[in-house]
Amino acid sequence: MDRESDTTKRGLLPIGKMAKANSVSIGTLRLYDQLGLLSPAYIDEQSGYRYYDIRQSARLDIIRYMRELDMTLADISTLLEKEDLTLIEDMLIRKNEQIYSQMRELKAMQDAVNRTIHSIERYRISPASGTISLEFIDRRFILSMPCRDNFYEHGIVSYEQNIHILRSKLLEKGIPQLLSYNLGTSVKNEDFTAGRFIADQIFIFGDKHLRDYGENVSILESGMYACIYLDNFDDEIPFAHKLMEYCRKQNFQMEGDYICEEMTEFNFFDNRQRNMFLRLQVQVSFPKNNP
Amino acid sequence: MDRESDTTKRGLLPIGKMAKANSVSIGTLRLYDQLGLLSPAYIDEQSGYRYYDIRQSARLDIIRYMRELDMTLADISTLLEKEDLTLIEDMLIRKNEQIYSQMRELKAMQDAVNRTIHSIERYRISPASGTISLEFIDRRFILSMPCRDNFYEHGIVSYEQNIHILRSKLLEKGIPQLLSYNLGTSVKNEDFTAGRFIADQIFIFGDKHLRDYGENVSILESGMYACIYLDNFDDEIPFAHKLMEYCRKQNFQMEGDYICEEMTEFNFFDNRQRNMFLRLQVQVSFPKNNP
DNA sequence: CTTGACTCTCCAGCAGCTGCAGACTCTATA
DNA sequence: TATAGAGTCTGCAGCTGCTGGAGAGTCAAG
Repeated sequence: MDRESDTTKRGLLPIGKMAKANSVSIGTLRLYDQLGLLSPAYIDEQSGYRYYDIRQSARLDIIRYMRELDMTLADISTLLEKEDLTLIEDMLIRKNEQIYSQMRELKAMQDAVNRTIHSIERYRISPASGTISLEFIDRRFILSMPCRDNFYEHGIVSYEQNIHILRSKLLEKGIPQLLSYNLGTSVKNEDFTAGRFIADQIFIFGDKHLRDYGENVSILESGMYACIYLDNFDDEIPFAHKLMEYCRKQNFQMEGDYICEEMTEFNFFDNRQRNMFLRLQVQVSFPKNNP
Repeated sequence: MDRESDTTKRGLLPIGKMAKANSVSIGTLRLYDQLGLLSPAYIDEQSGYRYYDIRQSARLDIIRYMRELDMTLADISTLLEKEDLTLIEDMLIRKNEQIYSQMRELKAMQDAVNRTIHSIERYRISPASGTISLEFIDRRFILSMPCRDNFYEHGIVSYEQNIHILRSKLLEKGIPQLLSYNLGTSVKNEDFTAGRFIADQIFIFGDKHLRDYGENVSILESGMYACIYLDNFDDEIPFAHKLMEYCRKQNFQMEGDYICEEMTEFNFFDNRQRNMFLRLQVQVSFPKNNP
């Protein structure tokens, strides 16, 4: 009995050859058989050996193609069972849309990565804590939310809660990458100048693309800012007082709201505390000497 | 003993609160603890309850951020252990490149999907088997390879082998989506006109973008082609003879090589055979009547 | 002191494979 | 025709990053 010539004469391939011919693993072929996705053309009852018809490569092509489109084997299975070209076309059209949104996501990811890289660079050149400067800052876009409660009074827990709420709102808008955006908080000008630390707004800084995210986006116009740098959240208030003092001594007029900008925040290493590099700032103008 | 006030006084959160505050599942937090990625600030020895410091949210942010960049927990873990900002920056730069190539892949996928959709449309309006026509066909780009052996003589197995070799070559060049390209084969003009079916080249059809893939790309110039449609690979030779006959009767001069174009190939349904819609074709010219 | 909400550990499951162990089976050569 | 060496079989475990469940213990409020 020439069972072996039987199969070879008919041009059937054992599983290994079939696998090689299609650049697929043997395990994969066995799995597909098990799931009924691609049954061998012939199975030897004695040995249980699987033999494939080379023409089954075509079916395998499709399965691999659909897999490359990230479909599940279950979906592929039902689609192939239905035997309806229209369904397949529908699937492809849906796939197309899905790929679009994946590309958008990828783009967003890339932006996020670039922002983080940029933050690290900026961290590298950050001035020493306590440095005071007068800087021109270009216009910025912020996406803001009123603070729920005054974290200056209620402490870090309250601050984190505010962050959490902001994050949820951003998530709804499809901005999940909080880490890669710079956070900021503000105190109203009248409160600040009176020495009252009452948190007003909490927000993220972004570029012009932020405008795509609707109504809560506003603009901080460009201008001269008095700034002080520090690296610890706990020191904010004393440093803010230093800033105020500086403005008064220099006879600067504090114009806008007080802003605490979290320029970087890397907690790669210390898992207890937010490691920050902050820039406290307030826009100033320079009153002419009595004319 | 006021153990419970102990934890709350220190501002520690039980796992559920921590999970909610960060929009993460409890299970995830437990997993991170287990892997040493984020250990609770305090664990009650009696009860085993985990208590987190709200400030640990920062560390969690990073982990989630890196996860969104599709890093494995193991990679994140080693990166965080190293405590080296430069390594993190390197990682981000690599990530950036990776995202680029993912975008390219996605684009290729989309092209593939569109080509397949287009094929289905074309299949819908395909003429009946046996239809003969004279058509103007615009210039086409092909990426070709000489046939290893003559599948007209050695049959389907040899044909599939040729496909396999072509596929491997395409794969090297980064064109994995064979299914979505149209396949074609050619017979040299002198062989064809003499009635000898000797496979010459095997190739895929593409558009101008194919040129990006190097030296094996050539152009089929636009022109008038005599064509015959059919839907079964096995009928190729008799149909090709019909085509030849037609050209002779019409007194057309067969100019270029004979081409068998696999316009569509859907094996969604029959797992034994390639279901095809073929267009056999040869470029023709029209000799003037004796002047 | 009870009730109901939390939390603990441990285990199973997901998808699409890969890789093992231990037992057969094929094929080519001696 | 014996045998070596390659190929194949089944069945199970493992991978990743979670999710969900069972059964037991714990916490906070009334």
